[in-house]
Amino acid sequence: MDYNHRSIEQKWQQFWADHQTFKTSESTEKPKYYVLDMFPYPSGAGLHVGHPLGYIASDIFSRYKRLKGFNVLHPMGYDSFGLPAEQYAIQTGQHPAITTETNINRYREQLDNIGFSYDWSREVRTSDPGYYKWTQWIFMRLFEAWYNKETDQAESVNTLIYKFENNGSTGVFAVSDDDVNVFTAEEWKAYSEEEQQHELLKYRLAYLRESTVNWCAALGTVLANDEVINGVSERGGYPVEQKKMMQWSMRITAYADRLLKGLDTVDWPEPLVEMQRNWIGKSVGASVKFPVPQLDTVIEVFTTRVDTIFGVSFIVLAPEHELVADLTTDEQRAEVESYIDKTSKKSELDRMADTKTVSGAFTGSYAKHPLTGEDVQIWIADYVLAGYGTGAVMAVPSGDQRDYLFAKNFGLPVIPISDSQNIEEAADPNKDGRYINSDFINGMTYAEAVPALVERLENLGLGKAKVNFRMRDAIFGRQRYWGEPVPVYFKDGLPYLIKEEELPLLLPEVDKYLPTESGEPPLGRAEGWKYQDEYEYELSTMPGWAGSSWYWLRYMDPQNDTAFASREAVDYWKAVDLYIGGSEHATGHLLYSRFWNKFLKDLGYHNEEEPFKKLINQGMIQGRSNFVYRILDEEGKGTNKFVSLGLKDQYNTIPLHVDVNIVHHDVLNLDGFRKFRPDFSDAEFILENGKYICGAEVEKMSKSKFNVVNPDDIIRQFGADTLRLYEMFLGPLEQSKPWNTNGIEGVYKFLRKIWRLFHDAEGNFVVSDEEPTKAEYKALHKIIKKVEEDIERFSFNTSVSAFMICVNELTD
RNA sequence: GCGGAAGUGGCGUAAUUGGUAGCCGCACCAGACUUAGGAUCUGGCGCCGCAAGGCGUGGGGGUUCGAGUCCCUUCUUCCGCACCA
Repeated sequence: MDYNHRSIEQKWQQFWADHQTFKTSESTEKPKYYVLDMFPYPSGAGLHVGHPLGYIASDIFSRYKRLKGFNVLHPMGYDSFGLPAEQYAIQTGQHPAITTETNINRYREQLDNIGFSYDWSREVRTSDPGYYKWTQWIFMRLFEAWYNKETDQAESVNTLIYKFENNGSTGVFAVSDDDVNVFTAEEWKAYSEEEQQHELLKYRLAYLRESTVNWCAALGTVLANDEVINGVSERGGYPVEQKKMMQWSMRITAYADRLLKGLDTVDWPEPLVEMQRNWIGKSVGASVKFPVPQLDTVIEVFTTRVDTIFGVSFIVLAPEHELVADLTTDEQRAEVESYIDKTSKKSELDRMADTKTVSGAFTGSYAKHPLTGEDVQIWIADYVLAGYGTGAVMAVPSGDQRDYLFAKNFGLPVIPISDSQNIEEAADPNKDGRYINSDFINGMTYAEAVPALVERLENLGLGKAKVNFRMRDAIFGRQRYWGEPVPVYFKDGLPYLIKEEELPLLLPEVDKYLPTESGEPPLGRAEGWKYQDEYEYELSTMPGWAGSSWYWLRYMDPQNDTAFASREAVDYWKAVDLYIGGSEHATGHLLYSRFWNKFLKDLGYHNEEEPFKKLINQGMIQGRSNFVYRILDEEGKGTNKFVSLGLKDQYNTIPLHVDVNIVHHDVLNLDGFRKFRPDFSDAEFILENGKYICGAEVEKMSKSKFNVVNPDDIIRQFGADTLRLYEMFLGPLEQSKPWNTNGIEGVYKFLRKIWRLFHDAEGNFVVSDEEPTKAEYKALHKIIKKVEEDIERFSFNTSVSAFMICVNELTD
């Protein structure tokens, strides 16, 4: 008898299931602790050995916290709406719900094998109507809310309507579209229902507006910016074009400041915090208007250096700027159009590679400098981005290097504006000196000049202090089937919410999962799907991140049918104490979740400003591919011979991926190879030292590279405890590293050694009642201290090593 | 270009506070046992050198009694952002 991982693990997993060992309740005197994993999308490929890395760490921590006397909430669920299931449905006609169910069952089986201590009675699935009822409910709250800047929080639109009815639009400080109307209370009351609703839409946190979207014709859907990579869709790599469309959006920009401030209060990895800061991209400056008399309009620019305004020698617009066509004079038209044409053909990659080339075109028109009244040339250039700020900049060649190069290249004036500037060779952006050539700010310092200028501009009505954010509102609609229906119908072209008691608005059946012939989303195919048999429902569905933006709250009270979670549950569990997941969600899920969390707090549904107190990014586990080297003949054709790694340079060879599961310590199992590739069943091998040595390379873990290692296989051979221990032993949790099954024996041997410490030769459990020796006590307490310290600082790898040393000492 | 992380034996790594660099594991080498095995146990294992000894944490410089750790500089790799006005 020896260490039998199979019977041990089966026994205890059964015991946990029978006794509901990990079921959690709120009725306890113990302090609470909430440990959360980022729930997976149940893909058809199942789990590979990289997926559970973070789950193992969080499971260890959960068990540790329970032993420390905490009431630990440690749940798991599935982010089960998503494109792959829909793609599969399009290809096979299989309903995505069925595929999803199958995949979830497979995931569950694999997760169970690993022996996690989840409270499965709290499982959630975002595609479950009982769950998405509340996703829709939150959407309704967002639709019915506006952001009041005075109170710095979201409020019901009723408070806004009240203001409109009593004082009109004066005194309303809201985060909203810039083109809101100005009206009195009387005017408001005189508005038609349609006009009122139209105006309110400009304030709602979930709102409809025409936006330029990333339209992917091949997928028949709109993609978020973060789902488009180098001009093609992240999934599938299909081309993506810019298209104007009525779209649901989320006014996340209302929360920009609070999202930024909150980052100082959370215990998150610094790189992640930095990424969110960059994404939000706050810059403090001023907006300045340059009048264009001949068009009776103004060009608005945003600048962080309003102090340099007297150094402005020209204005640059993005080629896509809406005024470009009107500004272009007939003489310049050909040049401008050809430049726009050239820009639009440039791929993002080209623009990246081309940061040094200066290019642009003069529109032929002039704007008036707001303070000097002088004429300023208006140019277009692709270094100005349509999507940032106003899509226009005031160019100050003496203070900005890109403007400097542009001016030198096109022979435009460079005006020094400070007595401390050196602009012989390059622009000098320093703020240290005193201003020159700058009218009424001459002689002032930077600190004196900025308020003086802002005041002057405000008095002229040509500028104001402004904070600009890089972050834009999030587009919320998707032209897809497999997502939450938006609980909205249309009457006279305006959106209205369905009644709360009509939730959930169930996803209707359709004959096909493709867009309709007229280009409507798949929901347009649902027969007789009309609100009160009369009004069109919204046909787009919610994006993937909708369901995942509040799921940690649902775990607190997952079966509740009258609220997303009961007040008691929410007040008890509060926020997630430890959240473990990948850093790829830095600017998606983690930002949207913080947004929804703050919103629900504003409406008084809970008291937590931040949802995730502490966060850890586990590293990604890459694959380690193995290669065999096929010898080529003189014509470069593959032969039937394969040469071992060390001898391959003597031949002309081509590397072929070989299944890592038939390679052991880089030595190829020849019989295994013949079975793996029956087409090479009569292959010949040139060996070194009697072995065929494979080459190895680190790549993404994927089926096509034959480097996928399935946890089930490892567990069958070595057991879940070995797998868990080995994943932790592999290196620091946060670090990315390739999976390499070589070395797992060391961990397995260690577990066997422990087992043998407490079992006799027949396999009977034997412990003695003898008083332990001093040395034994010392080893015991040393390891208790060490393991505790290591777990507290998430240094699991050193913890495993320490345990091995301890056991070595005891067996010596 | 900007921001971040990281470079330590053949490999994964350790060194928690500036204090014996390389713990633990893999691989490898030698030995024991032997029903010859991809089992188990014992010992060795940074590099050069027979040794004494010397060198050694990407390179160069510095602070310090003392540097893998701190500072400057430089190179490389990975991640994030993309001309941010």
